[in-house]
Formats: sequence, structure tokens, C-alpha cells
Amino acid sequence: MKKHLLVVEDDAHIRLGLCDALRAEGYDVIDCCHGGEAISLIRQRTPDLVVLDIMLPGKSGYDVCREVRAAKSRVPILMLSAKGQEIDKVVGLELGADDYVTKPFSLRELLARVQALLRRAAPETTASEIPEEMTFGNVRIDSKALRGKRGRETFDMTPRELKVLAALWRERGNAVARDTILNEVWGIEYYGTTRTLDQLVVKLRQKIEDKPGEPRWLVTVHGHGYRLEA
Amino acid sequence: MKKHLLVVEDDAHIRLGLCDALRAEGYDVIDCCHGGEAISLIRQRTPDLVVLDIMLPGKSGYDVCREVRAAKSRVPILMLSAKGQEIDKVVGLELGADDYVTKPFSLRELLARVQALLRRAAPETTASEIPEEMTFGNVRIDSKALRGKRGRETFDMTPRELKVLAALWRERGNAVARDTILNEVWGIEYYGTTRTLDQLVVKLRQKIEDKPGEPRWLVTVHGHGYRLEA
DNA sequence: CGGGAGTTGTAAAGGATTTGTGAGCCGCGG
DNA sequence: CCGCGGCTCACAAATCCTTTACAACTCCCG
Repeated sequence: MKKHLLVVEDDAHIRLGLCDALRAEGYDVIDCCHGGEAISLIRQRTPDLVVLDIMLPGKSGYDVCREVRAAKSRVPILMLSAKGQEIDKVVGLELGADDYVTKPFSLRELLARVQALLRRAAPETTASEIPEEMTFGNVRIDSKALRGKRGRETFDMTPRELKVLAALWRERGNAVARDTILNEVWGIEYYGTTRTLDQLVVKLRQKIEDKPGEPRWLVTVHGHGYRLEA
Repeated sequence: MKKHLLVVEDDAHIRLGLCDALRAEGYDVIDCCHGGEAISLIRQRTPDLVVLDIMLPGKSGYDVCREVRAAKSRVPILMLSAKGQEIDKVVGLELGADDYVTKPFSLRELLARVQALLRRAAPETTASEIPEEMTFGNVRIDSKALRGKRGRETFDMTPRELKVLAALWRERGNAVARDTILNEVWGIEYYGTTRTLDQLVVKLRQKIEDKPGEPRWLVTVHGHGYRLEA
């Protein structure tokens, strides 16, 4: 079933661009350019998600957000903020926004976040699920403690190591492409080297493998990525 | 597989510099200096990514971007904007560009962004055409794991082997011409020997056949190509 | 049936690309 | 200031891809 979105943005140029892009993705889109109007539209039309600019004539995006939440609505809200308003992120999230992107934003990123918000009404951005516990062979990982155990040796893990391992664990038995891992762990806005992943894999193997040089669990799939044996 | 890029930039100096740098990175690059030309090239050559200058004689980068998106193409677009065009960044992105860099830009940054854009787009573009599972005789191929099983022997496969096998599997029971396979797997613009395919078939047979010397499944059709028995 | 031309099988060598890995840099928090 | 996580770099190693060379095979035609 088609999802209904509401776009609240005063700049006509941007508003139309957004609406077009979202409609092209198959969403049902309505739009408006005033905060007050937005509030009544949310009440009347109950959209599945709201894309909300912060800078609005009259009621600001913050005001809209606050009022909506005060009215006990839990509709996911994606905030648009102008460039360099980093601090606002905190404010926005406190007020009940679910995610936020800064202008100038990449359309692809916005679409991805809209999709993510619709899929799981999760508060956090790209936080992929990390299982609380992962086991394979004689290794057991306790995600909450950022710590693992191989046999009776225990070791600490860094957040990144954990995320990479989780990405592989979720697909255990299958090969996972390097690009997929990079996207999941580092995010689509990452502009670094792909070698960073190799380096991290080395560290991981030193912790989870009995013989890091001849990995038994975290094996490489040449030309593609890595696989965690089931 | 080499990624195919299009560079649209009217300043010959910059254009050549860009092309050289990108080619040095291993990309296949074509270029042009007019907006109109760009649009037809995008349609005809379907590049994996477009580097697009905003200031162009005739159609501007904005125009190109809009037309491309109107034509439902999703090719990632990286905009080049002149210095101090802050506002235009927003407009450009809103029109469907995926990222931007401002001139004068560091080559390093541009390369990083090109790589990142390709990475983001990767899962969407490659996900097709290879079936998740292929079986014949006592052989079972698990594409997602890049691995197969013959009887109770398991073996790993390379991405290329998988593609060739998939090309045959899709037409299983029918003979597939060598040229067809070469085009599908190596791409239309491949200048190598046709013997490369034979070599790969040898490798494949060693993995999937009980007697590689007397193939039962991957049989050769003399003067034409190969056939995978159904 | 036999021979020649063209096609394919296969091992081995070489080249190209991808990955492993140690060393060093940077930024951050203690 | 130090230590740590995270990143990049540079070189080594592993792997895959391609080419080469020659043997074996198939097809066609006399």
C-alpha cells in the first residue's frame, strides 16, 4: 500500500523538487508551506511520515514538532535544517524529531532515510541492529559489554569492530560485499578508503581466530568481500 | 568490472585533467563539453556515474540534471560548481544531483566522492540477473555465499565463474554462443582472447563435474559455445 | 577412410588485481 | 602528555585473470 507523506517547506523550488522525487519513488505526497497548515494537515490526513523544514514563516519546524508530539501523535518526523546547524540536531531530536538531514543534502540520502524511517519507526539514523550475543565456534561475543570470549581468553572490542562483525553475523554463511559492509557500518556519506575495512578485519581476526593468519571463521571471498562461516 | 563514467565539462584543461585522473584510477571514461551531448550520451552509453559541471555553454548542468531525472534515469550525478555558489548547491541537489564538489577542488576529494557514490549505488545495480540458487545433478550452487556443493564436497567460486555459470543456467538445456557469454560476463567492449572463456570453463568443470575430462553437465557445442544440461 | 583446417582441452607461465599486514599519523579524552 | 581507536600508507603475499603453447578433438571434403 502506498505510503502517504507530508512535505512542509516554504521554498517553492525545493518543495517541488522534493515532492517530485518522492512521488517518483512511489509515495503519495501532499505539501504545504506554513507551520500552522502543517499541524492541521497532520491531524486531518494522518500521513505516515512528515518531512519538515526548520526555517518556516510563522511557526517554525521546532514549534510544529513540539505541538505534534504534544498532541500524542507519533508520526515519524524527518527534519530539514539549513547548513551548519549542527547543534540543532540535538534540539530537534529532543523535541521529538526522528531523524534529520542538513541542506544541502543528497537526494539519495534523503530518500534512504525516508525509507528507513518508514520501515522501522526507529529513532536512530542508520543504526542497524546489533544482536546482543553472537556465537560461532568457540567464540562468544557480548555486544552490550563490547567484549568477547574465545575459549577461555577474553578480549575487548571497539564499536566499529562490533558493527562489522554484526553485519557479517546477520548474513552468516553468506558472502557480504565490501561495499555493503562499508555502507552499513560507515554510512553512505563515508568518503574514506576501502582499505580501512581490511585493516579492521585484521584486528578482528587477531581477536576471534585461533590462527589469525589462517582464518577459519572470518574468511575472505576474493573480489567480493568477506563471509562469516555459520 | 570496470565502471564507466561520463565527464561533462567545457574547460578543456579541467576536463582532460579529470579524465586522466579517473582513468588512472581504473575507470572507463568518456567525456563531452555540451549539455545536449551529455544527455544523449547518458541515454546511449548508460554510464555508471556522471561528473557534471554546472557552468556549460548551452544547456547548463542544472538543465541536464533535470532532464535526466525526468527521463527516469537514476544514474548517480556528481556536480561540479564554481567557487562561492553556496546557494546553488542546494538547488543542484534538489534537482536530483547526488553530491557536489566546489571548484577549485582537490582531486583526491573528487576521487573519494566518485568512489563513494559508486559504492552507494552498487547494491541496486548489481542485484539482478544471478539466481540465488542453481541446481543440476548432484550439484548445488549458493550464489549468495559464492560457494557450491557437489555431493558432499563443497567448493568456492569466484565472481566470474558464477557469472558464466549463471549465463548458462538461465538458458539451461539450450546452447549458448561463446560471444553471448563473453558479452554478458566480460561486457560488450572486451578485446581479449576468446580462449579466456575456455580456460574458465576448465576451472568450472573441475569444480562441478565428477569427471572433468568427460563433462556430463557443462558440455561443449562445437563451433558454437556451451550448454548446461537441464 | 584419411587429411587438413579449424576448434577446443589443458597445463603452465605471466600479469594484473586484490588482500594481508606492519608502521605511522591524527584527533580525542583522560 | 599519554594511550587508544581509527585511518592511511607502503610493501608483501595471495589470488584471479589472461595469455601462450601444444595436444586432442571435430568437422568437412575429397
